[in-house]
Amino acid sequence: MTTPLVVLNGPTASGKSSLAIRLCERLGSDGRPAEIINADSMLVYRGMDIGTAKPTPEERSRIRHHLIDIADVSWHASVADFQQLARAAIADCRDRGVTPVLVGGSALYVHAIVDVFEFPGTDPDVRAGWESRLEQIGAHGLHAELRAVAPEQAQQLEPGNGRRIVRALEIHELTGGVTTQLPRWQYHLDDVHQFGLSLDRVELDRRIELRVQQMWTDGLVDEVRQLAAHGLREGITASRAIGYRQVLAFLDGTLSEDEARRAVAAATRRFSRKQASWFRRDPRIEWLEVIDDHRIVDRIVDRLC
RNA sequence: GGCCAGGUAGCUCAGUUGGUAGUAGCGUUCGCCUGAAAAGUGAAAGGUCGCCGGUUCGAACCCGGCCCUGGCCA
Repeated sequence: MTTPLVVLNGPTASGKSSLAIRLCERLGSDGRPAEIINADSMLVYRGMDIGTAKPTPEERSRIRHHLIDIADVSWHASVADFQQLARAAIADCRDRGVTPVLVGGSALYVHAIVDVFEFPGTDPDVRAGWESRLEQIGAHGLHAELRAVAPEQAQQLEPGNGRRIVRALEIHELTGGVTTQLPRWQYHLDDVHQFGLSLDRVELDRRIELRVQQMWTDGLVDEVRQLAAHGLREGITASRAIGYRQVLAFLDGTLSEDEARRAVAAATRRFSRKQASWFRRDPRIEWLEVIDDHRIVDRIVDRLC
């Protein structure tokens, strides 16, 4: 008798985290509350607290959270690693009769965890080779090279998209094959129930603005300064996180503090649009309008029974 | 009140010896993307060129008047 897997998605600042905690408290059985599996790419990094709006220690003492604070900022997170870790955490919950609640805004991560989704492998040297090639000849040149060995693959990728072209060439060199297309919606895990939080854009933008200001008063700049002393700049993923990238630019003198703050808000807004466009492609998500958290929790609990 | 600069896309601006505007940047919208995904990438929409009149075959551009903004002088 396995427990259901509840998935809770939605854009930043939609209130996923706090709602998830209430939900876990309601979903408990035999005195064991449900547990949260993080599906946000940046929450894995230790020390990145303010800028990621990480659940507080108090919240984390109420409900157990998996996959938060598991890595140093210098670690290069990747979807494939995350898929394994998250699936293991879900299995662990289920073995103990606990309901796992997968919460996050990284749609690709969720997709990779929940669905049939296989990665062809990677090799740092091969990758590095193509990356330096990219620097030499540029994305369009590299696209032409891809076209020569794998025309159908090249057609799928925009010629300016250097990053994806590098990856395609890496896979081709390693396997002789090509990247498969993004898989269809086909569950790899059992008994999955997906929910999404939806929110009026004007309201979402307002929340984002408030959240960014709050981050500043909470000391985001100091947080970034400290992390910079511990290798944040070398963390290829972590240094690109919204909030951190812009504050680093401020610390380097590229932006004024005010410019940095506004850039963070703008980037967050853009990001929320992107999240929405990812999630709305998934037809299995049941959307719940954010009006009253209690009602949403009730609704989800109803659905599971 | 006088002088100067300026009023062109939501914002910042480019523009042509006059031929009904720009591959512009940012923003917006919509896509694409399997080991960086809070990343990377593509496309589209959007303008009575401050207002009124004049010159001209033709005015965003030249002329006159008016309105508005900023600066300097009084």
